[in-house]
This record gives sequence, structure tokens and C-alpha cells, in this order.
Amino acid sequence: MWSSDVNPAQPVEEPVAEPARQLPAATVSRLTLYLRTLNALLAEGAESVSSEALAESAGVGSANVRKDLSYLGSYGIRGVGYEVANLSRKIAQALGLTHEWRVAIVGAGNLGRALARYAGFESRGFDVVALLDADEMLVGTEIGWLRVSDVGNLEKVVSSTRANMVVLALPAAVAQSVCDRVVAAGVRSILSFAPVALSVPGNVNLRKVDMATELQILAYHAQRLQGAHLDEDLPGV
Amino acid sequence: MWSSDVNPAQPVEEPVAEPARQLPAATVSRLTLYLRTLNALLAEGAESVSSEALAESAGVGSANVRKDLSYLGSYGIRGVGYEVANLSRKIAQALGLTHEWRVAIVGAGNLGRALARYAGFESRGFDVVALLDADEMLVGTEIGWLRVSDVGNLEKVVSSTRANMVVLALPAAVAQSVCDRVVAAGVRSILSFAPVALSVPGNVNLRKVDMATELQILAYHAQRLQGAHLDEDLPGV
DNA sequence: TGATGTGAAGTTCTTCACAGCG
DNA sequence: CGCTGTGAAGAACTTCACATCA
Repeated sequence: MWSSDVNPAQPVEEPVAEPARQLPAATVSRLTLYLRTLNALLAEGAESVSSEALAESAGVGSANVRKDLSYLGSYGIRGVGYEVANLSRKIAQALGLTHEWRVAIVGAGNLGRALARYAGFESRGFDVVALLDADEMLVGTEIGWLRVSDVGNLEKVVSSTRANMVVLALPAAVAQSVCDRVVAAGVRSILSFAPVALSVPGNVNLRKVDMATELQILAYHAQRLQGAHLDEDLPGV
Repeated sequence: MWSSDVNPAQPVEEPVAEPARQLPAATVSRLTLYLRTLNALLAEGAESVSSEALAESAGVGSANVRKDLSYLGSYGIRGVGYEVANLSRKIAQALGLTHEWRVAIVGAGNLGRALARYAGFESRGFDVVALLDADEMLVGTEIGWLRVSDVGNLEKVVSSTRANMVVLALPAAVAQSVCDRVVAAGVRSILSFAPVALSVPGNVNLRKVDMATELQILAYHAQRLQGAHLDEDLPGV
């Protein structure tokens, strides 16, 4: 998704001297947008693309695109643009997409099922290898091409499928305890859709997506756009 | 959801002199987090809360919380903290949640159905008033407490339900054309889950959520965390 | 006393503007 | 000539540190 990046930074705790250069967070999220455009261009046989065109399709400025791409090295051709196939490869490499990612989805409710069948994962290199739930009625049933596993066997499932990413699609009430078990099972990358703040150790990556939060942010902008004269009586201004 | 802020800012086109004070985008997204915590505290009967506690539950610094809240005015009590009920009300007001939001969901596939039944919308003041799809097999069926409408009647449905927000949960291929019709129908706030860049007029608010993008961002961080020695052979450093 | 509120400093990200090069 | 690559300027956001006040 493309929430606006907007994940508040977690408090930094370990100033570990990472050897590799790190990309600005904002750049990383835009790189995923460029990559999508590049892959579409690749499919239609385009050879090269300008920073202007990439900017257009990502909704940012062209200088921003060039700056982002410059972090990866100088792969453009002056007077021409970027070679689509080459740039696509470089970005995929920078994002770590050459690694094999196996995703386990915990929670086979409406959202979990939607995610399990979401074509966008497969097509972008993420292999959904397991779907788990606590509901005995669901365990053992088939959803898409997966059989639902018992969340009680989480550790075994993670281990046997060698899942290295987990998506949490479950109620707020149980999210933290399941999250703890996922971490204990050795998974260090977690995407949570539970509408609650989760705490994880510093060496675990956690991203959060909350649909209701997105609507609230929309509401804020809508209210401003519409003149803010509809429902309140603020003094001043 | 809470993607990390990650919506790249759209290019500004109209330097309209809005009379009302506007909040920093980063502040708006954190306010939704504070609001969630406040409502939980309210439910358990807490009277007041400190910036430190709010910071803890949102994963940010306490100075950051105080600065954010100061944009809304001075509603804290020095030496004590913030009155939970009062602050909750102020934030809701600032976010425009006192307005009545009626949401139409376009696309009754897996994701659309999950969203239609997502309890988080109702509980946070967003009323799901319609669910539409192009598939004749789905039109007329009941999902949750809604009957699926034909997307061919989009304009009529928007008008009769007075929907003022739309969630797009449909394939990339048809997203832009449906989006155009939604805009033409007068809706100015759109949340899209389609994995494609949409273009809308400047007076329309569009937010995007892409699950695969979130996983890609996780992949980037995971790769760095794990030492980046697994799959590539970059020169230098 | 103790936590808020806030100028000022610091940091990060974006935009500008143009040199550089195919 | 045209578009990339990039230092420098600018804007936005975060953090600090402490005056302020219930």
C-alpha cells in the first residue's frame, strides 16, 4: 500500500555502525513506486524512461526522482534517461527483493483471507507460505491454495515453511501476544494490520497499516478543503 | 492504516490562502494514534494522561507529543498532564471527525468484503453506506449488512446514500476509470487500495495504500538488518 | 514539585539551479 | 541540445532545554 509513509519513527536505541549506506526512509518508499512503473514499462517494451516521466507516475518532482536514484549510483544516460531494465534491476537489488521472502499470514478472517489471495504479493516476489488462525472451525479448511494451520502450531509452521516475514491480520486484543510468539519464533519482519500499538525488540522490523487511520487523515483534509464550516464553532480565525 | 507516512506529497498546485491553521502532515498522522490511545484510556476510566505515556504508546518522543498537541491549543495541565476526555474531543474536532462521514466501497472482492465488515470503521465514526461491484454474480447479494450495488449505478448510489468518501478496492486495470467516475459524482475524498498511480484533480484528496509496497519496505530493512550478505555483490564500502 | 508549552538548535528531506556529459 | 547528477539553498520536521505555571 501506499499509506503515506507515515510510520512514526521508533525511538532509536542502538546506534549500531551499519557498514552499508542507508537510504532515507522517504526514498525507500518512493523507490517502490518507481519500481512498479518500471515493471509496467518493461511489460510494454519501453527501453528508456526520463526522470520526468517517473516523477509524473509517482506524483513527485523530477529532481526528487533524480536525487533518489543517485543514491543507488549513476545509472542514467545524460540527454536520454534511464534504461528501464537496468534501473528496475538496480532498484530491486537495493530494496532487497533479490532475497527470497516467504510470508506467513496470521489471522484468516476477512482481511487475512483477502491478503492470502492478493495477487500483488506473488507478482512482486513475496511467497505466501502459510495462513494461520485460532478458530477451530477454520483450521484445516482451504483458502486459495493454502490450508489454514492452527495458530497453536505457529512455531512449527514458521520453522517448517521457513517463513521470514509475518503479516498480522487479527484483532487488537490478541495482537501483542501473537506478535510476541512470532518474534520468539525468530521472525524479524512483521507487517501488522491490527489497530493497536505493538512493542517489539529493537532488532525486529515492524510496520503498521491501519485502514481507519487512513480515513481519519482523509477526513482531516476533506474538512479543510470543504471550508471547515460544517460542524464546529471554533473561536478565532 | 499506518503505513509510514509514506504518501509522497503531491505537487502543490494552488497556493490558496486557506484561512484556517493547518497542521503538519506528520502531526495529523500521529494525532490519530493519540486518539486511539485516548479512547482506550477513556474506556478504562482514566482521567488524565501525561505526554510521556502518550508518547510511549505511539512510539515517539514526549516532546514530539507536546509539540503536536500545542498546535491544537493549550489544553494540558502543568504538573499533571492532559484530561483524557477533553483532549480526545479536541483531537476529534481537529481531525474533522465531528463531521458525518459516509463511506462507499467500490469493489466487493476479497479486500472490499473485508473492508465492508471491518469493525474499525464503524467504531471510529465512519459509516459504510454502500458496497459496489461490476460482477453481475455479486450484485444483489448480501455482504455483512449491505446489499451489493451495481457499479454501473455508481452516480445514483453516491447520490442516494450521500456518500462523501469512497474506498477503491479494485484491480489496477479499472481503477482510473472508476476513480474518474467517483470524482465526477462529486466525491472529494478517496482512499485507494489499487496498486497503481491514480490522477485526480487538485481539489480531490487521494490517499493510497499498497500492501505489496509495505512488504517491499520491510524487505529493505530486513535486508539491512541481516547484514546484506545474502544475495548480492555490490562493490565498494 | 513536576509536567506542560515553546523558542531555538539540530536534523532530515525537498527543491532549486546549473554544471556536466552523452 | 537535452537530461542527468549534484552542491547549495530552503523547507519541514524533530529534539533540546528550560521558562512557566497549576
